[in-house]
Amino acid sequence: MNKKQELPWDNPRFRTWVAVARAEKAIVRALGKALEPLGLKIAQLDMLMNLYRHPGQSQHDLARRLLVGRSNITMLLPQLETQGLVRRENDAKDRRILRLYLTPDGEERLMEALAVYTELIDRVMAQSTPEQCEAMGEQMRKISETLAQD
Amino acid sequence: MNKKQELPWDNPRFRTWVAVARAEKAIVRALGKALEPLGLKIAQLDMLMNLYRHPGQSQHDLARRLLVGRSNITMLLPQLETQGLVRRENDAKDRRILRLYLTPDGEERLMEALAVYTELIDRVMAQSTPEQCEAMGEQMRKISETLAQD
DNA sequence: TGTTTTTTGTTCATGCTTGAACTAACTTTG
DNA sequence: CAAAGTTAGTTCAAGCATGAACAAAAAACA
Repeated sequence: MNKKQELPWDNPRFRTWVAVARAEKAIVRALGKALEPLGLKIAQLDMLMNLYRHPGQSQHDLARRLLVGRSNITMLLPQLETQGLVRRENDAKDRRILRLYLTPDGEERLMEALAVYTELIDRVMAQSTPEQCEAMGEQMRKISETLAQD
Repeated sequence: MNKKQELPWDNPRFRTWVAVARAEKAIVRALGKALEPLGLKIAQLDMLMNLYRHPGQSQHDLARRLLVGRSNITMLLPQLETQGLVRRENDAKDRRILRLYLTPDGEERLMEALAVYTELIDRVMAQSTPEQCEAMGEQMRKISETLAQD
């Protein structure tokens, strides 16, 4: 056993993680700024994206997919509803469930935002080849899997 | 020009970004839980790490290194000070500046936390070879550089 | 020297996220 | 059918991060 443990800044994996965290933070910042003119926050865009792919899902499902608490959905939905981007509909069978749908306006706004989003991502990742990107994505998914077993 | 723009879920770079964001979130969650027994939050640990590597730096410098606002430092420092982990000292030349130092207790707690931290990072990245890790870190640093030019 | 300008740290109001407690509605089980 | 348990969504208080406005100190400049 070492008297002085190995310090993390000498650990390649740790240094990689620091780089990941910093890049993620930078992208989130840049994306937030880029979405401002569209009147959307990142969390709102995440919701719109999910509703586009899974129309009619419940708030509970949405929360699970976004990895946030259910109360978060409750707090954020009214913002999208008053902007007329999302519609809530009672389920016929189960009166507890509210099913969520994108309105035509919501879909339109989503497409505008996605153009901004992908432009940014393409730009910041332009230095990596598609193969490098793919490899990176694969490693990241492995990490998520490792942590999925709480 | 396409009638319907390319949707991001078909874009390899975008899918990679989603994987990065999800993995980052998962790690942050896991790390938060892992640090709980030590009585430290992630933001606090980040501060301790920075103070270990740059003793005597000002709050302004610390904020810049951590990529947070100066007010954030002001709000979080008292928690570390009352725990006796950090010491604030007036600068002799410039009376505006408060220089920050780790106390012996702070250093000890930092080492405990780093053990937990590196154990977690090593575990979740165990599936990737050192070469893959290094390549990923390099790509991430390029992204940060790209965005550093605000 | 005296007057701006800049810099450091703090305060404050705002917004986001969380988790616990709660209500209403559905399901299971006896 | 009734009681107990589970699930969906809401409310609320707390913690954290942010940016704007501010006070004090230092630097720049005339």
